[in-house]
Amino acid sequence: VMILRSRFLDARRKRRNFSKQASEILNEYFYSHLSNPYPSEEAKEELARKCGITVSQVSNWFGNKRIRYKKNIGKAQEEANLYAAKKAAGASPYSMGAASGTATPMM
Amino acid sequence: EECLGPHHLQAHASHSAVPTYKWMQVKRNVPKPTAPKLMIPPAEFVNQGVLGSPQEGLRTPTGSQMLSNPLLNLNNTGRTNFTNKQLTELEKEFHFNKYLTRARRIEIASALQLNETQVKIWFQNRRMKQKKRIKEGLIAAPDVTSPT
DNA sequence: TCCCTATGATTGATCGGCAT
DNA sequence: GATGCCGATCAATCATAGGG
Repeated sequence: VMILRSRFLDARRKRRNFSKQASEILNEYFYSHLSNPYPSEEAKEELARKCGITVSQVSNWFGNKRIRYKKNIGKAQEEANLYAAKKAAGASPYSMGAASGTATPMM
Repeated sequence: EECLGPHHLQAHASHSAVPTYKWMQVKRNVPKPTAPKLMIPPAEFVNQGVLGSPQEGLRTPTGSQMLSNPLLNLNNTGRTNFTNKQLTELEKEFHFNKYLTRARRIEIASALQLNETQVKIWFQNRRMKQKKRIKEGLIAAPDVTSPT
């Protein structure tokens, strides 16, 4: 009881979900770079600014996203197609080509 | 960046879309699944004295099951669950020295019943954590005795 | 309110690269 | 050639937020 993990120093307990808009920006980047979803330090800073979060949070987000995507490619693919469609439809209220120019997904 | 490096996008393109890229197949050599069911030899073998017995308060995360190795407190995945005692001592040492000498590392490892590698890795991770915190301005103490 | 899934953060350990 | 450190990442887990 007394030794119960020093759970009183974990920032995890005060977690807050990112805004819907921030998640949208991150997902758009992720799926538009699905061949290599590893943003550079500069790209992370750019995303952090646009999302209003810290670079570390961006790193955490991508780390979690990559692992969870792998753990369930089936479901993740649906989301991938969703974003692919959005992109094709030009429905991108957020994402702007500022991070790495016109980010080229693949060859 | 971009897609120039060794990122052979050897996509498996199945039906609709969303191919499988290299990063999706990356597998890491995760530690041993379960601890090597080791017997419990001489009981009182766990006490070098310097820092007391490390396995005092087991940090059982989900309060799952116990350990099987008297020296390594591993969980099912093979990842070591450091005890609060061990973490406390490591933090104390870190506060004193950010880097360990071979000799000191051996002392710590022995006293806390950890491998030299585990102690080494802990310090490396701890230094990175420190750097990250400073970067985010959550702490101060750059402490570089050499002003402008 | 209870239950279950989604998700951000933490952390022991691994990977590639570089220095000694 | 071996060993330590760094920076990034992985992988499992924790603890809470959110939806039904």
